[in-house]
Amino acid sequence: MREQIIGHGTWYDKMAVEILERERKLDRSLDLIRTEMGITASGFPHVGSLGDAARSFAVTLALRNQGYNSKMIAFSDDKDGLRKVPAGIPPSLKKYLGFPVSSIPDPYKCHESYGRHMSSLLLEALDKCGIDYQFMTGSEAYRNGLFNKEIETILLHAKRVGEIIREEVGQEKFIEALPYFAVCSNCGRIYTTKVYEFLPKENKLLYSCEGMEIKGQWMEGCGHKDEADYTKGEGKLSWKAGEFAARWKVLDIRFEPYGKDIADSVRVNDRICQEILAYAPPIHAKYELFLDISGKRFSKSAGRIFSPQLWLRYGSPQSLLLLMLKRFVGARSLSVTDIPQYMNELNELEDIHFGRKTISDEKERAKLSGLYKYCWVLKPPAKPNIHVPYNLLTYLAKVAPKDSEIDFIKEKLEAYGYKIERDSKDLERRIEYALNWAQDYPEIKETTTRLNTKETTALKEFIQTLEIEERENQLQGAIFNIARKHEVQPSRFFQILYTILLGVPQGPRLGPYIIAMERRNVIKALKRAIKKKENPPFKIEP
RNA sequence: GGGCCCGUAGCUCAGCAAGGAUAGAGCACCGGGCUUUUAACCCGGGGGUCGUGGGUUCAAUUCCCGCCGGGCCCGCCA
Repeated sequence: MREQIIGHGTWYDKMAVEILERERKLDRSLDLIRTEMGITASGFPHVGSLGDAARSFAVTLALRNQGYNSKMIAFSDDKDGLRKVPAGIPPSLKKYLGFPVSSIPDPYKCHESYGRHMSSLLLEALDKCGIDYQFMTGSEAYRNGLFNKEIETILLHAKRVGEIIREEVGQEKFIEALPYFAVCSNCGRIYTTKVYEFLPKENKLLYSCEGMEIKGQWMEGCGHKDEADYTKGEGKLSWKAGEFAARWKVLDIRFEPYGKDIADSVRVNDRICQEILAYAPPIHAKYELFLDISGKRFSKSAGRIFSPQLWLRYGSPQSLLLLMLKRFVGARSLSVTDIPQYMNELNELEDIHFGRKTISDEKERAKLSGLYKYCWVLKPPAKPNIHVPYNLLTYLAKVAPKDSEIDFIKEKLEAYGYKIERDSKDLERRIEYALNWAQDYPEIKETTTRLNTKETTALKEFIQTLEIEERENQLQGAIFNIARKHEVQPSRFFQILYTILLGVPQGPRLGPYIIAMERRNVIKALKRAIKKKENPPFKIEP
């Protein structure tokens, strides 16, 4: 009854088998099995954008693992028009609304176009994760005439395409309209044009730049009338009405995952692909979108971008892949504060992979070990790394004295009994993540450090002690004595000191810490706190 | 109007897509250890009708159907 474990025991291995079975049934060549992922080039990539790549690539890896040649194509939709200037981009870009993002200059001036800038942000993250891909762009593909035949077929069967769309999603528009957007030769916009006639013998489309409503806003056209040659990339297919289908056929794509927001378009394109282009569309896998912590969909333009880069500031590439690969179904709420959890979970998977932690069910063990391997793009390290809980590292990072953070943390870890390798690059990277975390997320819960008279007096006396006492143990003892002398609970007094010095009500043993911080710095901080005692001295963020 | 997701410990969630043993974790709580207090760390403990009603099965948190509650996506473009 129990089947054999397939590949590494994960969903991706099973998907690979399904693909192979289907392709055999379709009698197609298995020499090269392509998967695809799409890159949005019209805005900043969000962590979720990486999910498409991670999942598609995991299937590619699974196929390779089963002995087949497989490649992933990363296709940038840079022929799409700019619909909205994202937050964080100079508003001067407004003049390019409606332009293909590949023909808008890069506002950061480091790439050949706005679209290339955006897509490169995602590619950079893919590279860090060890994902390999073949990069293609819509603008080049159209310019090189890659889709010529398919554009023609779709336009010749535009009526049928329109009917499919109506049947699938109830939209009537394409019964009349041709599914092609021409770039206006006068004003440069792509969404303002309406194609009203197709001249197949000349490979041309006649259009007029009339304007269009995008996201509730009317985008005015320039009124220009002209003809567009679709073999020269003077426009593009409508995404929904066959662009995917054309791509799948031309690039011979066998697998492509998609987010549920484009589910309708994928369904329509599957039919166009099969019925109009006579090509069996790729197998799909639908995944849910990430939600932000409030339960709303992450918005790419709302200015609260949770980018892959942000994740990689606090967590390893492997932890990012874990986020993407551990579960395929289900919407997940996501917040930066989840990163430590994924870092810890990766430690646990590593323990399972290296047999340090036993899992009784072999299938389960294989699956978790497999997940670990996929997080390492099937190139896992030869031996496990040191596992320090992330929260311990952030705690140490928070209290580490400036300029000697890494040494301080290593010393503390040794004192806590961790057998660390002093020159471990992996450990240093983990410490870097934690330091970034500690710097950006102070987790200040205590805002009321308002001091009463007794507490202020005690604090002043402690400052005097600090000026003369340089032995850590004596300082430690002095805290108690001074607190009791002024009828302040020692625990309360410690709390005050921690809040002032660290922003949190607890911390490391104070005596040694004060010495490490240098007494004069501590004195300054305490004096400032006394001055500011009327107001809560610490902000709450974030 | 069409489609999807979620509901598991006080809280946040994992486990479900290859059904299988006493259902797990973190936080919180209680007790202990270590530390010249706090914190951290370690050990132990309590705590769950797996939303609900059916079905399939030797076996359901897991698969199927209904219902209740919360939320999302699509219905213009992409």
